[in-house]
Amino acid sequence: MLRIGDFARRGRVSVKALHHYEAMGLLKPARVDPVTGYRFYEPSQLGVLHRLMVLRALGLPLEQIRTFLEEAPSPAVMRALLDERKAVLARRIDAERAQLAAVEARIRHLEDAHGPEYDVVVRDVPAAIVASLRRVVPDYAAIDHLFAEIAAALPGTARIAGHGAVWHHCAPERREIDCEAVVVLERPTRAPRSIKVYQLPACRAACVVHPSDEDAFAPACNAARMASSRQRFEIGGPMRERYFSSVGNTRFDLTEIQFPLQPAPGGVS
Amino acid sequence: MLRIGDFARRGRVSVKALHHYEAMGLLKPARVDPVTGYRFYEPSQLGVLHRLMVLRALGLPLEQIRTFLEEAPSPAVMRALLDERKAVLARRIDAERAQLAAVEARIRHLEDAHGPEYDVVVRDVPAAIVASLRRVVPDYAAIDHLFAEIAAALPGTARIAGHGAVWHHCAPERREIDCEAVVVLERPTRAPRSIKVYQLPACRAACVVHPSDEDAFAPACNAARMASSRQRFEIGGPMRERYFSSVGNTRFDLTEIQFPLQPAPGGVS
DNA sequence: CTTGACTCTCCCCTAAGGGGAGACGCTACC
DNA sequence: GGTAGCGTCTCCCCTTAGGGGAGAGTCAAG
Repeated sequence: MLRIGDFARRGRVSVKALHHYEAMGLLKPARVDPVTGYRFYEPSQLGVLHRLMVLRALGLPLEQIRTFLEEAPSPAVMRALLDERKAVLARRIDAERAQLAAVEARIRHLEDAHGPEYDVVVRDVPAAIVASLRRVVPDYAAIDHLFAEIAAALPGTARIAGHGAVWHHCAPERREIDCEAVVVLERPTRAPRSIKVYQLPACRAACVVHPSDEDAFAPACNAARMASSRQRFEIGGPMRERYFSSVGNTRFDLTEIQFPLQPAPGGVS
Repeated sequence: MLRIGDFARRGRVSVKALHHYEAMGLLKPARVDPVTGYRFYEPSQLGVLHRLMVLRALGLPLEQIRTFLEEAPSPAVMRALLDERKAVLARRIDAERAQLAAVEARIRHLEDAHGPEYDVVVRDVPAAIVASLRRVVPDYAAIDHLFAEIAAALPGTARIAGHGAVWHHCAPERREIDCEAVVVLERPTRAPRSIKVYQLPACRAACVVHPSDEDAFAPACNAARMASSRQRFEIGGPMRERYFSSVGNTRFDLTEIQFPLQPAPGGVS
């Protein structure tokens, strides 16, 4: 029989956390003194705490962990939960990596009087649920109308995680730009027929972030192309963009360009 | 003069968010009708909203963004804030990547009746503030006492972000294991002389996660060594471990092994 | 005048606990 | 027996960036 402080020290966890786990029904003390309210734990309960900590270290929410602890779920259920957790983590890492690239681009932008360099990074862009609208428009500024249309069509309950675009075919001189505005959603949502909600597939891509002015676009593009050919990749799909911030006309302040890649035979794993 | 809904649509932001920004003093409406309380915005305020969204897209907290908006900070201050943000992001990405590896290891563990494979991934492990205790101990189980000593010595205000170890020299047959137990801290803290608080340097490392039983350790180690030599890296420092969950004796359930690397001349960037 | 869309303020909610206040319990020491 | 110093109890508020909703008032069109 251990008092809560000793139990917490042995389990390398805080007393507050134990209180919290009890309140959530995850780990009840073996005995509670009815007079003083003191909690007492059996050393054997360290095992339960152990499993709890393992699952928490995977980032699972406590609500789910409770189902793991009270009734051992079937491997299939467990597998499903872990797969979902994996997908969430992959998306979050991708978003944070892009954000990191944006911060770095900002830092370079801050101290470059002498012309920017672009950091091209090859990474796996995970799949994403998007609401999209594809159309052939006469000029680049027109993509803003597509965003406006999507925004007007989405229900108020839609959770928007970001904005981007897929450039299918660009012939600005002929005023034919086949582009697709995509609004990244946190989860699927209903939308009118005009808006296509689907899963934009994952891909490996050469990514580079640049400040969104016209002068920066071309060199950033070239940098990405050169870097991917240097690493013996081949471009395997239409260019995508991801916009950081999304207000004003088309004046997004930071843009990430993504060139989907097909690994060449000699590619590095 | 736009009503809040129109302003929100143009800025691709929710009405609730605009309310929130006003409450935090970030973006006040140009005029508020004293009778009805209706907010009215000038189209020119889209520029301010724009800057706000850009900074928010970098993940900066709104409190900091306020200082950016009301008095344009010196480039040095801005640089410092961005550098800090970059460091935080790098640490978080690293932690989540390790967590992802742990989830994947779990999934493999779940469905492998036929012997595990190990995914070795080379990545940059960022620097971390740690409280450490290094000692030559006679057996592996003794590292647990080191953790207990650190836990007893740290003040209650210390924020613990994880547990790990650095294995400086292992000669178990001579009962001489030179190991260092490290408790990763979210921020520096005071500690008695016996505990060393310092910054464990960043490194590029070959990382692999395995279920923490004795059988899994050796093959995981070998997989990491082989993968790093295959990619023409050389091991450049003592092996580190990171423990997921940390209760019980030395029975941690998932462990990540990290071999610090020195890039060989032919290494891939 | 009515209807529907818009807007207001106010309140509660998020995940996993941290921090603290005020009161009480336990043990050691004088 | 008294008391000093911890340890523990419950209760309440706090963290991010807003989301959801209730109930009431406002605006423009038919």
